[in-house]
Amino acid sequence: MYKTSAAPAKTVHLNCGDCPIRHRAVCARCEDDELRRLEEIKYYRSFEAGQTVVWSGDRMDFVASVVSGIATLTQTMEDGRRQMVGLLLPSDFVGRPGRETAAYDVTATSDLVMCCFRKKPFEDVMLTTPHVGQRLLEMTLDELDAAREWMLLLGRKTAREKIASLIAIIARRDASLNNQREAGAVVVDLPLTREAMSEYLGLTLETVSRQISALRRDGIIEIEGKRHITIPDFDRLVEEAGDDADGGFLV
Amino acid sequence: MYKTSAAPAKTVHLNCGDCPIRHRAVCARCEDDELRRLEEIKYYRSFEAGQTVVWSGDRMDFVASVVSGIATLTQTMEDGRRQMVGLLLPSDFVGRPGRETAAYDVTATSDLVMCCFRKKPFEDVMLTTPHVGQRLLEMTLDELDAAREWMLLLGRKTAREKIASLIAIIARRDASLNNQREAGAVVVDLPLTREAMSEYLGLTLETVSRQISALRRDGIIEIEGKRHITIPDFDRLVEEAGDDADGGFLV
DNA sequence: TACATGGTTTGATCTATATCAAGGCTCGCA
DNA sequence: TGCGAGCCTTGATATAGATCAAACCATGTA
Repeated sequence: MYKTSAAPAKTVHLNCGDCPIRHRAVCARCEDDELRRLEEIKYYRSFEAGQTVVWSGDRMDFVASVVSGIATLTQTMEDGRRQMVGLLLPSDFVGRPGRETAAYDVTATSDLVMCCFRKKPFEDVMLTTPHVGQRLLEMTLDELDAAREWMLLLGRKTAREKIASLIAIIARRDASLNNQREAGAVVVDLPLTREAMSEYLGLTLETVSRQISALRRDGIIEIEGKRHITIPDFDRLVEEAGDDADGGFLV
Repeated sequence: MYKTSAAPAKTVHLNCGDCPIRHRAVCARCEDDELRRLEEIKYYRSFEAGQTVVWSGDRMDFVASVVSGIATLTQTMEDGRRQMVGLLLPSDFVGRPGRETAAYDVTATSDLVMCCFRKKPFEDVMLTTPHVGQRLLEMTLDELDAAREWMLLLGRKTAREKIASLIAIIARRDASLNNQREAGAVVVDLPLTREAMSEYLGLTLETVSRQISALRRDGIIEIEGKRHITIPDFDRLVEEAGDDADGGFLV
């Protein structure tokens, strides 16, 4: 049972031509007739910021791709400690063919629109159109790489490095979507609260706040309001992140 | 270039009937003629404990499955901090179709035999036999789940919980292979040095040692020598691990 | 206009784990 | 039989980040 009610589906991106599904997800290389089969089984759901899409352990009878907004996957321990294990930006994919129940809480962090496919028919499409499975394998391998990057961050980076890493990660994803820049500087709007950042990074929210302040004091970032960040020198930020230089370059 | 020399291939498991490949990896559901195609392109390599299989960034022109022994994937930061991001036990798979170079250091932690497939022909097999791709997708999704479990461990668990978790993880994998038990107690031989454990857990080796001693003092585990561990009450260990109860049960 | 709320910042203090340092055990080898 | 190399344990101390606590700020609302 879903513990949230689905908001009525908006009709944005109803044409798969605009839909991120086409760009990254399941039908990147599909022929038109394959696309048509996906068209037939897809539908949209939207959620308000803060709503839960599925609870861990609940039945999840669809797979989906994020159209707009942000969602997170998190794990919770019995005593309430929480760790984010997935951050879903537009074009990212959730759900596992062949699994009945959700393994993680899926939460809309902002207003969210997802393009869903009922699982059973989706699996049928996968069986008959190898492209879809191939694309899904590629995407899953990418996610696995990202998860391993994330493990390095969680296991070995300092709080300051963690924050710098997160800002760099979001800036890179953001840039590839929107390409917001101003006179060489990179501009990002953090799509996460301090608390969500702390769940991403395995820190407390106080530490997140302090380290953001520290990066600002040191001139690595500039902040307007709470969320709007300017990065005057992206390479400097990457240095602070402790990253092995070219771990996914910007621009 | 490989910085290690390959040991001459042993002829164990030359028949795919015995090979873990058949059990878990690429040909679980393959027809005989598909199996034959894999047979033709497979070869074995062995490594001594401590040898590096591939260095991160080096060319890697094969994918492989572990036949016997243990290998690890690790990431290293410029200043030498290391984080393990993959632990490969028999039947696990390494390598990414469609990628030229290794993303991580792959190291033999014990004497190791791998069943390798040259990448190009393997990719050809994948294109023509959907079973192989499907199986690989399943395995990759399993690995992604494991990585996310690991992220919770790295981000939120205490040192004691981390150690308990690792012992439980190894015991479960081990049990499914060997089923070593003595009068209800579970028996494991740790396949890792304290240092390797610390790289798995995001701790120092001193903390690993101290926490193992603490678990012994508290009667959660019994130790003979350095590596041989008896777990009198597995449920108690799982409690110490802070795991959400049934996260993959033993037996 | 006051006042409650949610997200955020900052300060003071505490503590789990890292760091530095020494010594122990085991095995192979001279 | 002694010695060195790896691996492991234990102790003393330092510190990064957690925890506890207070206050700030913007927004919505009574």
